[in-house]
Amino acid sequence: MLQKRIDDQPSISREMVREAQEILHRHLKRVGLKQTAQRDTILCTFLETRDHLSTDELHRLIQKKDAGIGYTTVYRTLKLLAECGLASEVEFHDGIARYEHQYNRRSHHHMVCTECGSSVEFFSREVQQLEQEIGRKHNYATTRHTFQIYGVCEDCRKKKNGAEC
Amino acid sequence: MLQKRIDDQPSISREMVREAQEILHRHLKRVGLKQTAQRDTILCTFLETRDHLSTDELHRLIQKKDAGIGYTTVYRTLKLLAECGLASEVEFHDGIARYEHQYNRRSHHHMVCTECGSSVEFFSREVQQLEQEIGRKHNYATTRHTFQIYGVCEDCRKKKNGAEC
DNA sequence: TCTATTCTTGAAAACGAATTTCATTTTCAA
DNA sequence: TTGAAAATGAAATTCGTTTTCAAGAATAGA
Repeated sequence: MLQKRIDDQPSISREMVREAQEILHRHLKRVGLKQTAQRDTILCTFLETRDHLSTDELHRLIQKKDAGIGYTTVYRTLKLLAECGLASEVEFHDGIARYEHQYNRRSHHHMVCTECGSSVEFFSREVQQLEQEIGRKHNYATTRHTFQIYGVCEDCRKKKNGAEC
Repeated sequence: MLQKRIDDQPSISREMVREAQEILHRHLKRVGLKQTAQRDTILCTFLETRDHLSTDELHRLIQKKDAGIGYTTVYRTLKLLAECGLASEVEFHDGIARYEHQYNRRSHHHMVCTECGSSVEFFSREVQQLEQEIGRKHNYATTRHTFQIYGVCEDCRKKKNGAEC
């Protein structure tokens, strides 16, 4: 599936991985959990990705590195990563939970093609401001927001038109 | 669950119900389906509501009017209503599909309290414009968007602070 | 180092909402 | 009125998510 990404970094550096690992380890210590090889493997594999992965997709990737790591562990580790801010859930409203790593990337949103499922990322300062503004107005302490645009991409429109002629 | 709504109309009028019914009937004819008492009952009950209802919640309401109408029929009718624009899905990301009727109401968005689940509606012209703008920029024919803000409402913050002291 | 305690793991089971199946009933056009 | 097509609703199925549980590590204290 095509996924256009605009990156602040061409690829994740070794230092970033180390830094992320430290964040995870600190978080584990804080909540009284243990540091394990599986958790590190999952974090590293996750950081190497560039997409919006479902638990299942990440599990498949990890299986290539270490076939012994089970789905449940990936599932649980993704939750841990989300807890300490290393992963964040992306919601495409197709009933599947997806995660992406926010490492060194600006906050962004997605526009999803409802035909082929491909997505484009975009940035919008306005949306961030809107969250603040609306929250203040109604006395909510806002924590986050979701914003997705749905439509049909250029390729799919071309294919459709071709089929109809 | 508290749900603050800003309405264009104090309540749905008889004419509106009739109009909605006509829209449904026309839609049924168009797609070769039949008009039934159940579908009319479901539509009417749905129009009387003022909230964001799950299939289950609407089913319960309908049971009070006609205990013979099953969950499946409500489920299927809601899909029909969505097809002809009488209902639209609201996504609060809690794994439950909710619908609201858009009858005579301006396009709006929701801010949801992550503690108690209550919601506030708000309007924002900017978000509509943003959909157009971003679509044009990346050559998507946009059809819709979702935008929700999550946070903690005033009441829940008060309760929380009280508990901690 | 040994040991007790706690946490981790992953397979399997449970869960829950959405969706489909199917036998029966109802609608509607001829 | 009648028969083909659609509707109905209870039950079953699906499918991603989440929990359970028994066995296997990690860690702190003796």
